[in-house]
Amino acid sequence: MHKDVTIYDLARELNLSPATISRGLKKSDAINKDTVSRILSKAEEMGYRHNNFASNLRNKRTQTIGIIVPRLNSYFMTSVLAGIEDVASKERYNIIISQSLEKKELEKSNVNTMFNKRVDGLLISLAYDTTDISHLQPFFDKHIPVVFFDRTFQTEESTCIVINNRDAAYKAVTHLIQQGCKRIMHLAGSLLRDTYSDRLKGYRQALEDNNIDYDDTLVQISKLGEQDGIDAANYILSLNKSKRPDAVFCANDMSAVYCMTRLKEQGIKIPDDIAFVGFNNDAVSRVIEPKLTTIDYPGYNIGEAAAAGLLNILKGDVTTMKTTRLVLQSTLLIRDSSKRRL
Amino acid sequence: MHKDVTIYDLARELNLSPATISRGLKKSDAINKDTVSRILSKAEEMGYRHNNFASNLRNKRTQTIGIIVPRLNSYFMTSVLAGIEDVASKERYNIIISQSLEKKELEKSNVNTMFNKRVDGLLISLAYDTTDISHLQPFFDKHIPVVFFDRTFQTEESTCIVINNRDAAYKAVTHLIQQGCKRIMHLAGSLLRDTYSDRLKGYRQALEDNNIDYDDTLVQISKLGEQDGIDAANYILSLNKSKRPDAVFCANDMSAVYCMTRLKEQGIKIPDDIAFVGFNNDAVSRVIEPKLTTIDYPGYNIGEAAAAGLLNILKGDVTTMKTTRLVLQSTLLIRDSSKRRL
DNA sequence: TTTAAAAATGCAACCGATTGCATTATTTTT
DNA sequence: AAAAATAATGCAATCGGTTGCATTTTTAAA
Repeated sequence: MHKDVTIYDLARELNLSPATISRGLKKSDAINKDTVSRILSKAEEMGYRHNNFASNLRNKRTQTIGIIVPRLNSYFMTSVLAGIEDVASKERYNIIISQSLEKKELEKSNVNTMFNKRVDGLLISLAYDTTDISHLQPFFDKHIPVVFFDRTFQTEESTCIVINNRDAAYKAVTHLIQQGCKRIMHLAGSLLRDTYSDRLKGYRQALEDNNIDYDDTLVQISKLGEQDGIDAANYILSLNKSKRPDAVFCANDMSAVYCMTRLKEQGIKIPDDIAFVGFNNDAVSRVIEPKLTTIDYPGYNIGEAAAAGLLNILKGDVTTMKTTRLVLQSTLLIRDSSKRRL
Repeated sequence: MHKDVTIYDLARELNLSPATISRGLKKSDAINKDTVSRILSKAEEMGYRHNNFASNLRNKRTQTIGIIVPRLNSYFMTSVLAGIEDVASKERYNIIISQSLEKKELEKSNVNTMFNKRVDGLLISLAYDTTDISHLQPFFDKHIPVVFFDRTFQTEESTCIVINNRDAAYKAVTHLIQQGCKRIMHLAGSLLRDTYSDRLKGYRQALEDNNIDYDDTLVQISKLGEQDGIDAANYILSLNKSKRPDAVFCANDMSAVYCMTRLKEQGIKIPDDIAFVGFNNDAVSRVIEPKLTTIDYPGYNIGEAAAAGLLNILKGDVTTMKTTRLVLQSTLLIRDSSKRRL
């Protein structure tokens, strides 16, 4: 390996001090413009590259923000990342990403890694089964800002960026009711996550406002995976016909789609026998037949807002430092899976 | 912000030298076992954390490998990442990830960032339109190892991890022929990528081996996105019935699925009028109706192999340093979209 | 021409962990 | 008990960029 070119090498070549080189490379206006350009072109010529370690060591800042998400494999998450990346890179921040794969333990270890890498701030969407945020305590102790998005946790210490899960669910269920549905099932996610418990609340509220009794045999809590969708379908099929739901509101698209597929195999007509509404507007929602009515979730905006919130705190905007909960709007996309021929 | 605890603080507290602390923290056996445990417990007590910058600065190594991929939003990529992560973390390497979003320019800038962050090695799957690898020259110049996976580029300097794209395509097309198909269309990706040009080769070989003439009006090159699938369907519909293909082999699942959907809307029966085979085994392939026959691509293994290859080089295993091309096997998953009732 | 003010550059001490070599403490051998 | 061998620890330089303050150079004002 060739040895790297340092500011000392540049200094020697140009008969300047390392201090001047350092300032020149950053175009400090304490340095003569002419000198600056001489420095820059020499740096180019010699193949100088900035050494982040030395600089981080000195500055005690890394210009890096950490991101921890449950999984990267959804359109939603990719959009969020794009939003974060855009905002962060404009401010010359780098990002490092890790996945918890929905596992609390892995999340903990990722949080630790981020801490040791000394990210300047952390953006996190919690794993499915995370019950507390004690693993984030080191961040809080050192006043390293943490911003939660999507899957949040109520805390005094941090900003949260979420969508109006409750309203969205309310709209979805109200829509089903308007289509004439009376027995609406709900496939819910872990109620540990506000994301899901809020959707359940919206569901219940919509029922109540339409004078439909809440029936807890119609609410199934699961991980909302492929198999969970199939299980839900089997459960429905196991019910006496008079007890069967005439609509299902699912807390994500994946479970909705697999549930539909199974039901269709068994001869159930959608939406006529059972109408469906999902959540997320994943690619699969446009592939299933009939196309799935779902909630479009503004991933990109969430990413932007989360990153912007974090950067504000980093820039010392202390006023936003206190607990903030930013709620973005989402919209109901009505497709064929819920359109009853009334 | 509280100041961080350093080895100097520990040294003072324990009446030892920083050198001893440093060695003790790494459980060097030059240090008395007793002393080691005193150091470790004191470190724990005082909330010491290792400062990577100082250590990287000194060692000129980051224990970090960079990963650049086109997109993270597929099951395939997520599996690859999981494979990489497993192997890397066993060897105490950290990873940083970035997406090129299929854009050459973004890829370049990501490569640069990785270079400046001084990753010890790079794993990369090229963007759709990357035509050369001059942007990797800095890595080659400094002898920082680069391993390509999936979307590779023929080069003397690096290892490649791929699947047998040609064989896989050959198997897929042969399967269609066995189902009685005679006019098989191929939706191909950019031929700049071996991944796709090899699939085309396999397609042609299978035709040739079965005495079917190659017809270039049946090969469409695109970005294989949603719209491209729809466009392909429209193209098929625009053909005179006698000229229409009776099967389509798509280089990915997404385009296959959208193509099928459009055709179905227009009353084409699948697989009877037109059979379909995709590539990747994405979630959508199991959701579309009929379920899509596709190639299952061992993402996790590719990730493992890529990471292992890179780490070997980093460990100075010079024998693997020379060009290596590791080809993993993939399998054809036969589902309903290609099953003709013969 | 002096003097004051402004601009440009340099000095040197950091930041915190690492490591070759030297030194001191402890055991073992003779 | 002295000498030799081994174990344990310390010294001090190093990695490369940053920055408060001092110094030098240039420009403007008196």
